[in-house]
Amino acid sequence: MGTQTRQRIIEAAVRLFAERGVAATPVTAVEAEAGLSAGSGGFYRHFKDKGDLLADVVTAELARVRKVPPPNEPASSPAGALSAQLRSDLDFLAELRPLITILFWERGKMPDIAERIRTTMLERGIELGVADLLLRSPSGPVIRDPVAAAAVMQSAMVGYFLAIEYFGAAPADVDATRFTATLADLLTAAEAGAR
Amino acid sequence: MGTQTRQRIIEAAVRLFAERGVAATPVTAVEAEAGLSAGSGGFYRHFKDKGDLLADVVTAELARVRKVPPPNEPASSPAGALSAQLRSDLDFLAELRPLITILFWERGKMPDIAERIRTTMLERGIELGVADLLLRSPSGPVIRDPVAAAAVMQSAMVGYFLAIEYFGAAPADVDATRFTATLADLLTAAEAGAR
DNA sequence: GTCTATATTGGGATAGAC
DNA sequence: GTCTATCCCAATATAGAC
Repeated sequence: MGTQTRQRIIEAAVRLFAERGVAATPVTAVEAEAGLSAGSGGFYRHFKDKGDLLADVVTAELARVRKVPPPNEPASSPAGALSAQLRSDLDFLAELRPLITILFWERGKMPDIAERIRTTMLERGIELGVADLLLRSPSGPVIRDPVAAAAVMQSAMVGYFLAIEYFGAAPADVDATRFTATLADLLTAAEAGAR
Repeated sequence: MGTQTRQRIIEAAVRLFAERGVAATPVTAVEAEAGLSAGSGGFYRHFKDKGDLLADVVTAELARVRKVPPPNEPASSPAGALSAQLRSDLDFLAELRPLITILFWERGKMPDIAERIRTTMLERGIELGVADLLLRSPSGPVIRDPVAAAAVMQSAMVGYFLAIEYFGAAPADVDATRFTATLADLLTAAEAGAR
């Protein structure tokens, strides 16, 4: 039962930090959630302090998320490719949910961790550049303002994700598949219209 | 200097609550920001407790925001009308900024206040219904899935606003006018494409 | 109406028994 | 490795002088 307790504490902390925020989670609550006696300093045999725990929580979550395999399905149509890409991005955002939530709770207090999350998203290919390429391809610029369109796309994705996260329901109860399909539609239909 | 101190405290609290969150703002900090001596209970001559202050902060901000006049410019083209509408919505979101920020800090703790903000937005006409109407008009359903398109629109607006608020910069440094124009473009170009 | 001083609570963290 | 007991500090809130 050596490092296992430490592991249990980390898992407990991920849940509590994401749900209530780091500041609002007393160490005693983490102890209780991890099966230790609340108020005993048992926690401090495994971590130097709460900040130490938070660092490990972030590292562990990033490691877990990186193991999630990318979809990499073959593209049929341009619209279909974009739609599939968006759907996959949304799933990946869901995997990042605990980290994103913690980041929003601790807003501004952890710029370094925000950067590590951004890097992880980059590795996965979730980026403005990807959309930009898709919107420009296959033959020259086909949309009026590709960069702005990519910004719209990214804003829509993040906005949709956060609406579900913070308000509990998707806007107008449009589910993820319908949402990404429509977003892809709008981006590629505009492409056709501008031709 | 009777009620003026009370007013100063409210204004100080709006700033601090929006910037650091309610929980992370000690009463002593509010006193200091309001020109009182930090740590003196001077605050408590004006408010029963911190919760009392928060209620007044919300009420005062809602009252202020309601006084902001709506633009109500005449519509030229469908795309122009939508673009103007979106631009105005974004400005209104900016007015709501302190309240929205406080709401995000206190996530889940103030569902009643979330509802009051939603109502205020409704009065102003910022709603899915508005977009839905615009997307259907003038002659029957011209877009594949108008409800989902409206959800995309709303998500993009909120996502753009929050990106600026939380990351300090717009996605790809696309400014508000360019963003809303492109979003309106995409929505109306798709309209044309589906015809 | 604002100050100094203080009672009180909750949470972070440590000491030392077992 | 986990417990009981305890120290410390920050923050809420009050009492009473001025």
